[in-house]
Amino acid sequence: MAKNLVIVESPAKAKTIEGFLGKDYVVKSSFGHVRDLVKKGMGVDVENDFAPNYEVQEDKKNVISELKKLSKSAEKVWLASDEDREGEAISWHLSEVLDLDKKKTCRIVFHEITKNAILDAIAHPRDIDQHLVNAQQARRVLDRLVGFELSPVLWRKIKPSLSAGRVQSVAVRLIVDREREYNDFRSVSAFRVLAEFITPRNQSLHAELQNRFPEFGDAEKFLRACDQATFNVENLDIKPGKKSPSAPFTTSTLQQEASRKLGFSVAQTMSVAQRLYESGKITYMRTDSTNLSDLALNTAADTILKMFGKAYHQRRQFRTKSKGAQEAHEAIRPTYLSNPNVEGDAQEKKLYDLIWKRTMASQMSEAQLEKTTVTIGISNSPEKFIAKGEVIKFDGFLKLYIESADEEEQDGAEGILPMTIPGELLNMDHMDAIEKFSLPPARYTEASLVKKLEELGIGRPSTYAPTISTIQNRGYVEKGERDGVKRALRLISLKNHMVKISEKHENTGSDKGKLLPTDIGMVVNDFLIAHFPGIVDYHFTATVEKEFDDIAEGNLSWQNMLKKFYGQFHEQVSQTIENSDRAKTDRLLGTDPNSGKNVYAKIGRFGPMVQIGENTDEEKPRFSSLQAHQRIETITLHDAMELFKLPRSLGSYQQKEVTVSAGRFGPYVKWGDLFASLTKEDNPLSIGIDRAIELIEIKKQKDQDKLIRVFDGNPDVKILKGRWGPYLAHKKENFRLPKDAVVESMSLEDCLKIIGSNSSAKSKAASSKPVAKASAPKKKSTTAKASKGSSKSVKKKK
DNA sequence: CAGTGAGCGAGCTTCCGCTTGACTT
Repeated sequence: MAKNLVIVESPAKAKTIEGFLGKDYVVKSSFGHVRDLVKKGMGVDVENDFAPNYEVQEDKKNVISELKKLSKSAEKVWLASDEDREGEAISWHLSEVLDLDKKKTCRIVFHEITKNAILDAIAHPRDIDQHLVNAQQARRVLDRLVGFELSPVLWRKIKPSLSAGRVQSVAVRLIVDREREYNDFRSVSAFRVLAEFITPRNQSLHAELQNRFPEFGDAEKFLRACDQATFNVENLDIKPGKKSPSAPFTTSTLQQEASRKLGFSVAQTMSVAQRLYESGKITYMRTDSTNLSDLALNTAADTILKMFGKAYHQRRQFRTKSKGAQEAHEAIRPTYLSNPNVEGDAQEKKLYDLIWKRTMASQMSEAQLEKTTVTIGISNSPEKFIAKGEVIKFDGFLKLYIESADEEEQDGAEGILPMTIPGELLNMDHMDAIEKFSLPPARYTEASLVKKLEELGIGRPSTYAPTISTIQNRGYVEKGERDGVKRALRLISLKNHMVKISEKHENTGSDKGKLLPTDIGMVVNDFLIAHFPGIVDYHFTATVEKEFDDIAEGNLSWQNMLKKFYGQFHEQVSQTIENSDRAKTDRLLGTDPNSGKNVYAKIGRFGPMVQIGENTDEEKPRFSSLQAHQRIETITLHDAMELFKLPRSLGSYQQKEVTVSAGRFGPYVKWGDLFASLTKEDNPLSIGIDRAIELIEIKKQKDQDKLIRVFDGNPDVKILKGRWGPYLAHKKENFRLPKDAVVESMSLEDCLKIIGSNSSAKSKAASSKPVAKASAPKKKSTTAKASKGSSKSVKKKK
């Protein structure tokens, strides 16, 4: 039996460390937190100094029983969870749950996983820092109080199953606020003038006029005047410049760059990084630190020297800028910096390449630049043309890595300029004035939202990706799917003494992949702002973090901190439940020109819809649901009236009528009893019969492909092909087939037997509560399934 | 999968952070 038990948070880390320590040590993982507030109910005794009611999480029971066994027989237990608030709490919970003897328990920490660091940590053990633990308890309890008191208010005043929390509600607010800025934005246009000049040495020089003309007429007048003008080099300015590399990756910056450069979603980046971490290729991927270990700095230096030479190396240590960073880990970097690439699938290779280059570049020298600006004067006008060039004198880190920016506004300087001499004349080859529209504020992408959250100190490396899923799963936010529309640009060109006016087109307003608030997202957001402004304030987290720090330093008791917060918060909750009306979602759009009745946009039982007439009218109001991209806040009366043109009859196909309509799951065509969904590209208001028939035929084929077997005796029993292989369908219920079933040889009786023994109506009657399924181990109760599914993705709307 | 347009009833929903697998109708 091992003398020493070391407990860390992650199994991959445990494996590595075990290699460093001798056979006297066994290293195990706790798999993160092992104990949490009880799942059911508040789990906090508010009356009794906020006493938390903890329980071992269901999925950690096995872990705990193994650790218990090992710790009882070990001479010494080393708690080696991360050195931050959450890590300290994990150690404390472990010591409580495992009932560790204080005398044989040590708390150790290390920031890098190297043999020296581990041995050093073991040589300097300490006790658990109770202040830090208390800061975590305050954090945990506060989040529970906020989440579990606020959400029920939403159930009562808006609709059931909604949620609110310190992090998610602010994330939604950011997106709602930005969407409104976007909608309020009024684009203006101005004409930018671009010209190509020819130098006396017959080289071409591209330049842009410093000013832009808001008016078409002024632009045209200017071009006509330029036809008569001469141009000269008024000034030539050459300045040295430099560029420095960015810091190595943290979780947030990795997510941003992988999104920009590789097109990865935030969740995708994390899962690929996890695989690289587990196979030992990179360091831990959930970190807010930009630090590199000495070992890493040294190997980087060696590798750069070998690959590029001494001039390219510059040792650097970066300071972390992000708010509330806890720095329990290193930056994300390759484990072995001498490996420029690794084995793995395409995604792993690409992400590794990005991490390797970024890390290496961070240890390389600055790039030296030469920036050139040529000012060109016009004989008959005070306006100036400017040509900008940039030459790289020494590439430095740029040899490896260029960080990309969010907005690709490339007005910047580029390339080398031809030689010019101050005072000399230039020939104008041609000149264009192009209309340019100002851009609305950019909507958030997954990655830019993460960036913003990090700036505000909201959320942690381990929660960025889950937060983005949560706000989408709750239906507060959706990803845009629409291509933009074409917009005409006016263009005036001058060449060979001729002025020509023409039109160009650009694409604008695409929301593909952008985060857009839904109607319910906006309603919930406005409700929270109206009644709980403090909680959804952008700086709420930063403020409470300061107090958590005070607790961690022992200057504030965690119960007092909560008392102060909760008194006021709870009062607001009671007030709101008591006094506020249900959130109103109705918006009056105008009157229906046909009936003279009011037209409303509102959230109905099945989502956003428009309605003609009042609910109280004797004649039932007419309803129609909004299209996916339409919003209550912005839909016009005209667009609403268009929706009432559904259902539309398109004619008939094979003697059956074809109609198009919009249902709960989007627009569809109906033909007999067949329903076929429209694709994103189809518009139900304009779709024609030919396209409808195409969709019907596709759907017919699909249904046929799905059907594997039917039985003569009973048309209700079908074997269908699903995502996970064949399954049995009977009326509205589905059943899984036994593992060893051979579909071809099954009889109707076999199928009926499965249906009979698994039918939900029957099992429900037999046991209203999920009783232990001792009789049939294969059988899964529907309740067990539902709870499993909901923990992963809550998509159920029934 | 399903294609609709509500108010007598019974219990449920929900938070944030720390970690990996399990295994889907």
